Amino acid sequence: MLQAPACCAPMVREPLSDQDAKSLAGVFKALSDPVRLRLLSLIASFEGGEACVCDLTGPFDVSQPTISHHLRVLREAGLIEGERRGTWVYYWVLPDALSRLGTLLAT
Amino acid sequence: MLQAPACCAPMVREPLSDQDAKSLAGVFKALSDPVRLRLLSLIASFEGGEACVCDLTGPFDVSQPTISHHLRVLREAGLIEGERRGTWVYYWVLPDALSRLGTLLAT
DNA sequence: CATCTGTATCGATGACTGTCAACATAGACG
DNA sequence: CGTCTATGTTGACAGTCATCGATACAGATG
Repeated sequence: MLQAPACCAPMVREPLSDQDAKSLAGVFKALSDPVRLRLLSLIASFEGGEACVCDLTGPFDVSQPTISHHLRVLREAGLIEGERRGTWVYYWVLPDALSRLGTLLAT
Repeated sequence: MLQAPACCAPMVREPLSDQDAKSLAGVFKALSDPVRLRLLSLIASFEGGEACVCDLTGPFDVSQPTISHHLRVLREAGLIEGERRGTWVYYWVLPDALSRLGTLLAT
């Protein structure tokens, strides 16, 4: 369920299409939770730009399944990607997704 | 219930504080609905940068109370402002709020 | 004042979401 | 194979949200 590109031009320039609004809203919904925002920020701030789940469960007051759930939401929104390497699963941020949002919000 | 500034530095640089994450999540939640995104975009695209509610109810398939509700959410998130002028109520986008978000998402 | 139009609020309802405990799966290592 | 650790999935539950119809409020106009 990868989110659409949520395209290009600043949304204050011309009215968003219905489809763009819908896919964009999906991405913003993924960003609308404090835990997910901190996860995203934490992953991006890690050295090498990636972190394993074991690094991500400690800083939060929620259970490991909840972290796993939030990581899945971020992944399905196209904001992060992850893969298993041996014992651990690593996640990293997809910078293009963030910068596209930045462009869209630009005034 | 004006949202906090949701400050300054790109969130991929250093981990968000718990408080910043919470207030930021509130703003993104306001953006996480297709109708609200289109409202925001529509208001900003209007000539003069403002629109009265009567301009905003037509383009949507939802009732007038629902539009009113969404406008309130956007206003409480600090994304738009509005005032009554005689018969009609006009709303406009607060550009700083959007550009701050843009900065925060920058990579 | 009476009425009409534009906008906001209220109360209800169905859908969605964040969270957890319990369980399942995957790889490592003996 | 058996077991241990790391991570994901499932099912349930409480809280939140988008939406509507009904109603209230505000200003204009007769």
